[in-house]
Amino acid sequence: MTTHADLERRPLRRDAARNRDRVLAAAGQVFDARGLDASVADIAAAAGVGMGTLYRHFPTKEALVDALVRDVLEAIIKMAEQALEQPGGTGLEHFLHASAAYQTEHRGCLPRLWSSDHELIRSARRYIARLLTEAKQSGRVREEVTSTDITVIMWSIRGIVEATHELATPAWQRHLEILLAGLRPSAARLGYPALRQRQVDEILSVST
Amino acid sequence: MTTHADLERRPLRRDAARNRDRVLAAAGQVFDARGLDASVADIAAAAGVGMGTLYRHFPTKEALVDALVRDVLEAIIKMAEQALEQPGGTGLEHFLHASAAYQTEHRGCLPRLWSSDHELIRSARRYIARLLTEAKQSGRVREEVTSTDITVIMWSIRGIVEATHELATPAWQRHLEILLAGLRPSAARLGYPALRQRQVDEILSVST
Amino acid sequence: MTTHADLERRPLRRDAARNRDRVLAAAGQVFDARGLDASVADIAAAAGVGMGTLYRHFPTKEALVDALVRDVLEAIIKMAEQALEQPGGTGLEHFLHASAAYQTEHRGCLPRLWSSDHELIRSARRYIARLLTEAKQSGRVREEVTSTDITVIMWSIRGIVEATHELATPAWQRHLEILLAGLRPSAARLGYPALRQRQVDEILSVST
Amino acid sequence: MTTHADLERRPLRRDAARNRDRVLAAAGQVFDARGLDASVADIAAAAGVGMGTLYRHFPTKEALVDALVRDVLEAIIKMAEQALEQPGGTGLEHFLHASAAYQTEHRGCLPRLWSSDHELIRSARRYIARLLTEAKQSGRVREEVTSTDITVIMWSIRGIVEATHELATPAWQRHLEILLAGLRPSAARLGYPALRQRQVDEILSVST
DNA sequence: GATGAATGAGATTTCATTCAT
DNA sequence: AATGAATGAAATCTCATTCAT
Repeated sequence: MTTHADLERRPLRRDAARNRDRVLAAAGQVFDARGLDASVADIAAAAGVGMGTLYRHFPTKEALVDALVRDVLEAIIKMAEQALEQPGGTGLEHFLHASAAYQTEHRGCLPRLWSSDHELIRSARRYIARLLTEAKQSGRVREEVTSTDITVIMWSIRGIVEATHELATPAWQRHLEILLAGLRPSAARLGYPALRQRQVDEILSVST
Repeated sequence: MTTHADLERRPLRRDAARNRDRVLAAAGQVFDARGLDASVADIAAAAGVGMGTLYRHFPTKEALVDALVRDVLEAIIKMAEQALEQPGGTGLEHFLHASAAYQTEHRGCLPRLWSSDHELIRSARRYIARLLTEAKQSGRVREEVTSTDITVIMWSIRGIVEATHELATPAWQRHLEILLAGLRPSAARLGYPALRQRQVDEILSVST
Repeated sequence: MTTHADLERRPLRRDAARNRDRVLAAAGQVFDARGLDASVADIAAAAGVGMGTLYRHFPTKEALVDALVRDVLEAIIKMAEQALEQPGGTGLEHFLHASAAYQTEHRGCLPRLWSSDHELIRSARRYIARLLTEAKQSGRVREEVTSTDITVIMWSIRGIVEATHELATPAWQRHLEILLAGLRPSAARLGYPALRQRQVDEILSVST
Repeated sequence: MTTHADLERRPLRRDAARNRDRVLAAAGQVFDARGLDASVADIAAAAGVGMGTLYRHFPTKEALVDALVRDVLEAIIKMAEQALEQPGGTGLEHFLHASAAYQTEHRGCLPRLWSSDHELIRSARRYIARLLTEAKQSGRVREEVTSTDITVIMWSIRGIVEATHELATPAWQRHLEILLAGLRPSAARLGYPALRQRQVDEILSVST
């Protein structure tokens, strides 16, 4: 019999799990192709399941998008983790490249990527702070750069990815190089202050 | 009956022109506040005109958005024009700041800003090319930078503006400083090639 | 031009008013025939209008039912008003018969009749109190009867109307006679206290 | 007690019977709390069984409601049976009170109480007829009252119970007193004829 | 020319019922 | 026999667009 405790986080039955994954994959593809305005019915059809199945797993269209966002964020966190193993303080650079590349593969949910799921974003932030510290210690990034500067860089990449997803040649690579050049130690100090972390939090908590 | 040819030529009656402007202003405000999903009816109400009037001036919701985009692009072109008068090759920098600032004021149509209206964009490009040339001649930007790099920069700014429009302190200012620092002459060459102009055109012609 | 003041309660255009009435009439018929679970689409079809038209007039299915309830309550109030003109303290009896008869003609919304629209119900109550006073003064109803007793009588009639609407012969007429006999002056006092007005209000304010 | 199970012939296994009872109890509670529109899934969850189990015992949501109605009717019959033991012809009055009280405890299925299950209702009628006869013989109820009058009274009580179930003080007690007063012997004869038994049967056979 | 009511095709979401595990 | 995931047909409601007034 089913005790109540089981209900909290029961592992999905195998077929149910397969359907959940199918729906998520279909949603990714459909959103990539037609944007977030694509209809839920189309996603269900693409996944080869009924509407009811989709809604059993994701009680809301929003929940479906959130799940995609969560997947992307988790992948990004994993990239940050792996980037920490890069030698010579190059982890940050590797991370920015890798996460931008990943976003081009999952651009469907980008419009919501930075406006939800605070928990994971906070988790990512800790890795980024460490990557930044190492980059500074290795002299690859100037001291005055803050981790909010990196956050803003990630926000900025979305615009490029969305504008250029049709191109074979990724446009963000060169752009990132310019940015990194701008982060290198330099005699010229930055004139404007960095965002304070609190301001970033504020933005994320007032998600659209 | 009004033939289509007439519309091209005949100037709008004064009250008609006023209505057109009202609708456009209302659309700007409503899209700024509630995003492009805001309903046409809300815009008509905000403008204080009937739906019929709105549709007389803009035969489609899309047409309305295009008109807003056009306004922004025209404003950007004007800024580029004025930036040419800046001394010492600083025009490009002034222009980027000014256009970013302007976008925060008109963020409603940003999602479509770079995916339509090729004509004006091409016009803007010519100014930007001249601004870039001057910046290079003054030694403020390194030689290898192309005008497609500037295009990409403008794309990138959208992400920041959309993520941070709620903040009093603009986040793009410092970001732009970092970018400009990255554009300055430097011993380290960029590794990735710039987008070719043809690639940019390709993107713009396949508007969403 | 339309000033804002006009918007408050602009009279409907003639065709719009006709459509509103059609929808209301169709809703009455459909609910009468198939109960409140009948679909809004069926009502729109029965009214010969599109869904959008229906929803322009009644932004919610609930609003549609409320409008029907309101109509019934207004009719009931009018009956109470007219009953005051009956001579010899018989107004209350006439009113109870008339309102029961009217309910059988509009049984579609009965399930919600006594669970909404407090304003009109309060208004009805004032007339009922006067009818009761007159009935007592004429010796047709015993002194200890309160107007909440009459309220409860009206609640009770719903069950009969709903159970017997298919019959040609109304069943509530004889039942009402028995009730009225029970209200006549008598040596035997009632043992249970009447509901207090506050309790009735409580019920109406916690509408389903 | 499950007389219904016998119909199939084979007695239910003990655990199956327990599940059936659980479902029925859960249905009662859920319908009481949220009305007949509550979902079958909620009932299954409240019962702690799967949907399949629920549907094994009750092939339809309707069948579930019917079973609840049947339980109530059986309880009412039992009350009638016991009321026959009351002295002095007071059985009818005791019965009406008791059955009204019981209905307030099981109001979930009231909307269907008098529109199904002819068999049990006919059985109840026989007891009621005897209660009525005794009441008349004791002079507590006037001769002209018929058992269909009592049926109508029971229908009428539903409206009160449904309107007042939130109140601590039951409202139907005083109402029943008024009704009983109306049934007492009196010089004034009733003007309208009672429903004929055939009419009542007609209603019950055309269940919604 | 202006108005805003009407349209009706979807969009999201729910739920009674079935069926694979 | 029991479970609960899957189904898919509604149901309610929205909104870009048209058209009668």
